[in-house]
Amino acid sequence: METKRTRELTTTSYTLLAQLSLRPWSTYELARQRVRYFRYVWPRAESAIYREIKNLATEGLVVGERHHTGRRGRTVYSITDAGLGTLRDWLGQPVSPFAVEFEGMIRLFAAQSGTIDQLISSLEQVKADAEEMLGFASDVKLEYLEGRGAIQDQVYIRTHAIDFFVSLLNMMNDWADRTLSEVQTWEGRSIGERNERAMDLLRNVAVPLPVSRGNETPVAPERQTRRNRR
Amino acid sequence: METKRTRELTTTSYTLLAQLSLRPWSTYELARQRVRYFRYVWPRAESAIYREIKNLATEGLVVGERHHTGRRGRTVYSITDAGLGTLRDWLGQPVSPFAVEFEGMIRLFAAQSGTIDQLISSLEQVKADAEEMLGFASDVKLEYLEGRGAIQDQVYIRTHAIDFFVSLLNMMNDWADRTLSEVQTWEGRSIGERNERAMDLLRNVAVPLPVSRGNETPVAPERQTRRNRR
DNA sequence: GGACACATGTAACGGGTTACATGATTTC
DNA sequence: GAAATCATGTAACCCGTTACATGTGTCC
Repeated sequence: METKRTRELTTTSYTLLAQLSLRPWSTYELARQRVRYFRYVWPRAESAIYREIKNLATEGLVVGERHHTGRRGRTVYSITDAGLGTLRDWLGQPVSPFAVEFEGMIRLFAAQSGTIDQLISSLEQVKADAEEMLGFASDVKLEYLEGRGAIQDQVYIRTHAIDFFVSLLNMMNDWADRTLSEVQTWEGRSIGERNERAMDLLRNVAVPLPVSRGNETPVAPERQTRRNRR
Repeated sequence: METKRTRELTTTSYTLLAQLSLRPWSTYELARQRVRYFRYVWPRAESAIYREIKNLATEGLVVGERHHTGRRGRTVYSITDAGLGTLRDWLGQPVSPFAVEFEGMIRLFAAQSGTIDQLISSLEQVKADAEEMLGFASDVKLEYLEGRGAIQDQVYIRTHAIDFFVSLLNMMNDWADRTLSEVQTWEGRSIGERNERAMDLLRNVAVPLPVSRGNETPVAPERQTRRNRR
């Protein structure tokens, strides 16, 4: 079967193949449920999904079955054998490193150009965001605990996703708390005083196993980093 | 002073203004040092920096002074008053929520289509990435502890950046360890057995203060989410 | 029977990416 | 004095974005 692959698939493509590997979905479901599964590990706009699924169909990795409700169309997609094969191949290839986009940290970096209150407010927003997301995580957790998860037979996998997510949010929250309580001492202290105190804090930042200091330690194994991040 | 602002600035623009608010840099330095400051909280390709700084110059937010070394040009940029004002304004505006891109999690999601060994390998790569980045964090930490940080007078700010970064990496590492040790028990267990065990684990995932369950709790304050994530 | 949310997309712009190119400086 | 590395960019494609458009149930 000559799959005339021309373009490289993106990670976004694979999220779709991954979803379709579980069962067929309509485009709308795909976009909706995507939020639950990937919003926080691979966030993308809905319209990107609508476009990408069409590309996958053109390439024969998925097939769409057309239905109608009155005059409005509706396509239900399933993964093909070729699609499943492509997905399997991908699972054996190098993983691109995780990445974070954290605007709050840029506010902190530029804090000297603004006021302390502005920084405090920024950090409080970070906390608020984390708490909101924790609410979502909590919903998903309950959903599965009560046996009404959208893919309940995958609890053994989803559990680790929820674990990750909750750990991330707790970490964020704790960091923001620590930082906030420091920032609140800034008022009335000179930069010099702040710096002196910071050196103490910095010494206590726990970096485990100083792997890279021994400098005859082997270099990290060479592998493709980051294939495509857009 | 009529700043004829036409386009909206992106967060990437503000990272440049933030850097330039500390002191003038040549384009190359800007791109190089950027790696140290923003690589892990706002990762962008170098060429984006080269282009963006020109845009900022056109808009009068920065000024470039042209130098020469032989026949090769070299531009040193400084922030203007207008630029500083723009940066200040931004510091008072809503922060866009943090976001994560974590391909490893997608491998996990699709694990059923692959082999257990593939999944284990993916998780080990996640750990390797985290450890490599920890090495970097450790370098930066030492740099500041020894007083040779590139912006040593900012320790009181950078300390919290390093704290964040190390916390993130430790969290990643711990999660990958927990998950790995579970995945290693999968072999020889049925999906049903895995699911049963997972329900126990899931129950133990610690979601603090169930804020969103009481459902008469106030809705999170309305504010612009995510202005621009590209 | 009008409003509103749900369902299903398309259009167009631009930021982000990879790939390439060329001049200086250091290394051996 | 050739090779590698540092320094300084440009070109072009394309993914991801925001904005818009239209059909369809359902609430009151």
